[in-house]
Amino acid sequence: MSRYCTLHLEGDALPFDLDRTLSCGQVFRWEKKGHWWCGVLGQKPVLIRQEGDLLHFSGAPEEDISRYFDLDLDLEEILAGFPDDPILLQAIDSAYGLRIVRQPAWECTASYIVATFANIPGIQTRLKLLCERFGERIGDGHTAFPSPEKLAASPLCDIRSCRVGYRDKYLCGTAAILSADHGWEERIAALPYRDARRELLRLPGVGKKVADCILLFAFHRFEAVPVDVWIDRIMRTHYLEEDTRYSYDRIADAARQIFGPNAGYAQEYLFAAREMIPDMRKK
DNA sequence: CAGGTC
DNA sequence: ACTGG
Repeated sequence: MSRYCTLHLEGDALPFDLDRTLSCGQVFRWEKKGHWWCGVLGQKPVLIRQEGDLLHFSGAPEEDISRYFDLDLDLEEILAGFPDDPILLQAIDSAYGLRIVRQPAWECTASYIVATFANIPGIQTRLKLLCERFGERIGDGHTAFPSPEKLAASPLCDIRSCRVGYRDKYLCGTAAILSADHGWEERIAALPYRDARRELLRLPGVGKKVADCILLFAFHRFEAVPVDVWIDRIMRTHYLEEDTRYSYDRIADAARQIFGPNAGYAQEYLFAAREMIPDMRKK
């Protein structure tokens, strides 16, 4: 491991909370060992820890760290731009400093395909198995995320052996399409939100929720609002009508209407605080 | 029962 | 439908 560097957090880089950012369930491959978070950035193992407004790290240049954690984003302004409602304010307070990281697009896509209808520990196990089975060794016992080419060329039974169940064919199918489609990231990035989502929806295993996760977490389209069971419940309980069923887009549109153009960020804070937000059953 | 999709 | 915390 290379030498350690320290980044002094100031200006737009504040607020920033590394623990909340890496443990909120947006990324699945970081592991905390003692004070240090261990993960992979690009193709390199990285160690990182926060001490107040100091960010200590090794294994990657400062520019990569700053870009990954989106430290040039004026998060304070985004949070200040949200409406003044008690539920969201409580969520912001409890997860203050959480930043949406810039996930590599393929890793994000593959992760959320295998994440459907599963819980977070299960997702972590699956991704670890996939990385060990198909990822390139990059030293220190770390592996890079498996390339789409590698997964596209692997038998379904090998993929399924990583406990992904029926999602094996989605993962393999999407890997095949994307590995043959050089430039897909640039194309998605250049499209307006609706068109970008329509494009992603053509991938097997990618529905509206997964597509919105990809757009929010990899492409930083903050108008993308992934609506999972938790967000559905929170929106119906506190912002819509509890006993009514709403379509996916109806809830996402309501979120954009209520929270504005950065509704995706509001979604992430509500998700992070999901356990603390009152459930309708408890009322 | 868990951050849905076909 | 898989799968396991």
